Amino acid sequence: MARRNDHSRDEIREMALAAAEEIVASQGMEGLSARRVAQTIGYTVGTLYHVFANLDDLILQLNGRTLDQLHRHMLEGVSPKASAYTTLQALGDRYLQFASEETHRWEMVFKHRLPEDRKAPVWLREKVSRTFALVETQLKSLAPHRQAREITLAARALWGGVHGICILALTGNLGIAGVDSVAYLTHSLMDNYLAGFMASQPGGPAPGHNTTGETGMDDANE
Amino acid sequence: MARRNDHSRDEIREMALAAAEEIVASQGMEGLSARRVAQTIGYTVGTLYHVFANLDDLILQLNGRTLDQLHRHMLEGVSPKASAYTTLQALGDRYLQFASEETHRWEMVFKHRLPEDRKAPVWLREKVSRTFALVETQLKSLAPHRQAREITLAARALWGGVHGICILALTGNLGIAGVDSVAYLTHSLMDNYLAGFMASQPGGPAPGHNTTGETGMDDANE
DNA sequence: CTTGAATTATGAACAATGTTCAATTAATCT
DNA sequence: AGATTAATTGAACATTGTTCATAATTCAAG
Repeated sequence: MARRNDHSRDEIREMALAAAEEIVASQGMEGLSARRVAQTIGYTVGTLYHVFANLDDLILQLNGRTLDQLHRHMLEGVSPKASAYTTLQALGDRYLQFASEETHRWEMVFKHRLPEDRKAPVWLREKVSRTFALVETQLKSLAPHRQAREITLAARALWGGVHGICILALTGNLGIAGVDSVAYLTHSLMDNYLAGFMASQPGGPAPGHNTTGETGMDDANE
Repeated sequence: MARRNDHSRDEIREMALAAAEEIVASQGMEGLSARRVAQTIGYTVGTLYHVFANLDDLILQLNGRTLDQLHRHMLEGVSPKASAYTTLQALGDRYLQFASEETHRWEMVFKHRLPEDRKAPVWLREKVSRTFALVETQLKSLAPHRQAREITLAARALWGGVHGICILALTGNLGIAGVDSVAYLTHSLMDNYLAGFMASQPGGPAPGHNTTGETGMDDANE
């Protein structure tokens, strides 16, 4: 059978992504398989590979969607009326909330790796840095006299920290259960970090950094 | 062929773990397969399953080894002569160093998930909390008047933070490359956090927490 | 309305995965 | 030596991602 014309290519694409989204959300990325997605949308594997290059491609698209939702969700925590400090805390809370409510999909964003050589596409990285940008903006209005580079690095340190607490809590490696306790940890981290950040002298030494993000930390010494 | 008696069960176990260690170190956990390990040590899959319950079992053992090495590596950063503050920074540096040198194996510790219901064995969790304990000890001597619970939580917040920066840097999601820049971020996090931690009033509100670590954050609302 | 070309869906095929287990072989015991 | 016990094998099964010749269907032209 062919040319059913039940759905356009874009429609099939959309259906597949929606199906995969649902599968990952309920069973984690281990439950995701090409045949399962195909069967869910009423097509066969072949069709799926007609619309996506491969499973990695599909997963990248899915992660893009997740990052979009995360970004929207965090944007709702930004109010022009609130202080930068309050907003930063709200951003942390919303990140944690998303991670704990959409655990499986959020997890996949940071767990998925492409095969060795291939690197994540630019549009995906930009969706990640968009989130950092939210934090940067607030940090900037919190400490206007800091250099741009300091703000950038501070945002990464702070957000990496919140992310780490979420990851460890999620995997049960924090030895702590319950969103409340985890929220306390992120609050503690942000409170103390921001206190130190605002108290310390601006203009401290910051190493040169490249933003290409090509090699990660692979250039480690030996 | 059978009963070759070339190696005892324990020897085979050791050989398999060493082989798997090498495979993961060089190719990441995606390159790990039962047949490859078996072939490397000169046996067949069947023998492997006679010695390990399954691949997850083998991986858990491997992760245990990695955590042991990590712990040893961090212990070398603890000197009774150094101040608590210096020691904490050294611990952070050594964690980052291990993560960047033994990236694949370190990554597997936090990436591997058992199938849904099964939870990580206690002995593994203890190897993780041992690492937290190192930080706790230093934090305690840094802020002697803090309650034990506060120290525990602060250690987790701080260490989760360092871990998060490492993870994001590793996966290229920080938009920053090079160990030096990452080291700057962890320093920044620790400096500012500790400054805030030591300046703030002791005895602040801390929520009740359970240390069973059963459910992670799965009890999220909805 | 028929015919031919273009397109699209199929599902069989392939290699590799984790896992099981009857059969085989070698060491040990009686 | 013969029997028992234990270790090792490798074929088998289900499932995975991926490919591609084939079949089915639509569309356009005659």
